Amino acid sequence: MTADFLKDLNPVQLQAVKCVEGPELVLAGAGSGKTKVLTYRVAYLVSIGVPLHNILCLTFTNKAANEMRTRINKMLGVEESGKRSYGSWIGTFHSLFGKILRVESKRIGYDQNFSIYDEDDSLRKVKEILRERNLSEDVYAPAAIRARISKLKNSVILPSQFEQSAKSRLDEVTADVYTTYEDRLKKGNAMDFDDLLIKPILLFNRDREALDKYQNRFRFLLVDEYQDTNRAQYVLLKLLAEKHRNLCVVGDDAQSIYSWRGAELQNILDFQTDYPNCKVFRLEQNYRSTGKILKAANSIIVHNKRKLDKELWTENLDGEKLTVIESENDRDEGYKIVQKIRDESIKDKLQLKDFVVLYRTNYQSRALEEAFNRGGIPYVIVGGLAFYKRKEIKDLLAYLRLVVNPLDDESFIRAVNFPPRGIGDVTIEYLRDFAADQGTSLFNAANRAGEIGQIQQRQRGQLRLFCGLIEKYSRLKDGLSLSELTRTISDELQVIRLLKEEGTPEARNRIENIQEFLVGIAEFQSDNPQGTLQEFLSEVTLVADVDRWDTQRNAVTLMTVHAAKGLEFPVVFVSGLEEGLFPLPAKEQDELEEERRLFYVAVTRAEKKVYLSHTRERYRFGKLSFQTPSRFLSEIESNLLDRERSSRQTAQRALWEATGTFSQLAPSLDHVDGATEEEAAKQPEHKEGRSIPKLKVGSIVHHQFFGDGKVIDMLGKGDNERVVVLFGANQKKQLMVRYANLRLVK
DNA sequence: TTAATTTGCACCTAC
DNA sequence: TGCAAATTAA
Repeated sequence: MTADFLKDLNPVQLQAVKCVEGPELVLAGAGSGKTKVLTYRVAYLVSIGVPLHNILCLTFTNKAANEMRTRINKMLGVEESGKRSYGSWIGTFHSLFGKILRVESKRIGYDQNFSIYDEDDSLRKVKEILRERNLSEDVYAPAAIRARISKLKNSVILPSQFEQSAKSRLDEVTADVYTTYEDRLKKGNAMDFDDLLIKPILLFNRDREALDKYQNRFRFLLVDEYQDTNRAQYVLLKLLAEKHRNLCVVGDDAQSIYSWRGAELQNILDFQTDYPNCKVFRLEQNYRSTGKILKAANSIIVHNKRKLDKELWTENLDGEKLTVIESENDRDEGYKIVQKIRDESIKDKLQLKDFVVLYRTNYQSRALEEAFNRGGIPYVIVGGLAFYKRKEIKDLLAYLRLVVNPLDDESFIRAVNFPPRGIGDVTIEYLRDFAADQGTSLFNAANRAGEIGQIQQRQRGQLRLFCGLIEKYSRLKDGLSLSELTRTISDELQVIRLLKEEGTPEARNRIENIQEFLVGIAEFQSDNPQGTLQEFLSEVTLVADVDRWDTQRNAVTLMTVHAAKGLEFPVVFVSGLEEGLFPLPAKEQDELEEERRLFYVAVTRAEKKVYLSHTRERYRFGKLSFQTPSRFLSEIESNLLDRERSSRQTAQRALWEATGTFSQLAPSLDHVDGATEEEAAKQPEHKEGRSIPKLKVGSIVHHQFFGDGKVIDMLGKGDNERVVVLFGANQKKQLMVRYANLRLVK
């Protein structure tokens, strides 16, 4: 193939792409074509004869990975036959090393079907251990201990090492809990997120042969967002790159915003000393933002001390000044943002998806959401409570996890009393004692409940039924497809019927979530015909909410600044720019500098226009508190700012208040919290929205997985519209029209 | 054992 | 304010 695609690179980008051998550091400012360099570099490597499977490309989110995979496939002219066929070499650290661990599990004493614990699961384990030791949760906050353990693991400090360096009583307790925690996870054939990074290190250190294999396989390493790597990721890269030394990292120290989960800014600051003969390229030309936005961003970041030298410039037009909006309170802030979006979308012919509203903390989304509902502007919230963390979904997942890995005690505890079977804390405690005594799992203990004297007859019966159920599903799992199995479980547990009986809005919401979950499984299956249950479970645990974000939908996006990293929008609103909120209270200089980088990230998302919003008063902890403008606002050169003062209540706003109260009574607005993308946009789709077929009872439709079927019933309306479709002889499915991607056949 | 009620705390982000 | 844990009643 020819490499004439290289002509759309600027000189520095071109050099960075064509530098093939040896370590390479690409310092890429915001909007300077970082992703472009990475994708073009992969394409270039392939064009000079490097086989794709010799390239490993690591990103921080699945979204970034998918985007790059698509772009690269396109450049290489690779057909996208089944999303994954050419994609095994690109992904997040966690997912790729998770896959390697599945293959190599035996070498580190794990079974191939290990469970992956999320933070909630780990936290439960930590609590369990503290309780066993009679340690007060008031003195030893479980969440703090869990965070410390996670930090230790991210820093590649093993329990034995930490034990020796323990200085305080808290250290001793942490060391003790850490040791037991590791032991429990191993016994339960489970790993937490951090294990997915630290276990490969242990494997490679211990097993030369394994390291050799992967060093040879991944002869070219590319890493995105290098400034956000932690110690474990750093060590992992060092090990893999040792032999061929072809490590190319791309990042921007000014955008390092994850120190709280162990990211070490030092990694990127030290790259040149770690790899002395490395080539360094600086991408300083910005293609995204207007001149004024860029000047403002630069004037913010100069206030930081700890950084590499770099100043972004652009050939783009100067553009408009940044507008500072002052509001009376958080409600007023929402109102003003909604008004601005209305005006601008008409005036500048912008679509709703061109706007994003950013905030520092998730709770701020509530007030904004209310404003969007009242204003009738479709919106999408990204983040918040991730889909797969919702109770009803985790409960169902617990069954699947237990079927795959019967040693998984956390999943046992979840599943055994869902729906309620009269198995409570007391019975669990008896099972725990027995299991500990026999050195076995809770599931095994439950199977032998007859041998445990303290357990009541009634509970024994229930446990027997439960174990029978799990065993039945284990037998069924090879005969049924993934979605059939899940549907069988959810049908037999009668979860939907039980929720229907509850009849509350929350219950209805849960039913919808469960239905969406079932559709999600069907989609996974059609994307991955060979995909196993265990692969589905890993994927589910490792997706972020941004990954599920549908960028095609024509709605305003609401998200945290963290979630917005790597994204761009024509118009950006940064809300809540007040002391104590953005920046959040910082104890140390480093923390304040990270808040400033976060603000820098927020501003540099914008292409054309930035609004910076702050309020005089805001509800915090349920009561009104006085707010002062963020120091960051005064750090921006004042000739770049326009200020819009808070004005007294206008007639227009009074009308808004009145209609707002009124429309709150309307049934379509009766949901309050926990809203995310699937329930958020209450308005009909605008012109650009995904085309949704007009269905009626009797229509023949095609589903990519289930095939052709006949619509026999329709429920709900708007975004909640669902259809019951009869596929084949008697396979009835209820699908959400918005997600099922049905094609109207007749 | 569970459901109902009160209390207590958080508003720090996410693979 | 809004949720989760703790406490009490049934």
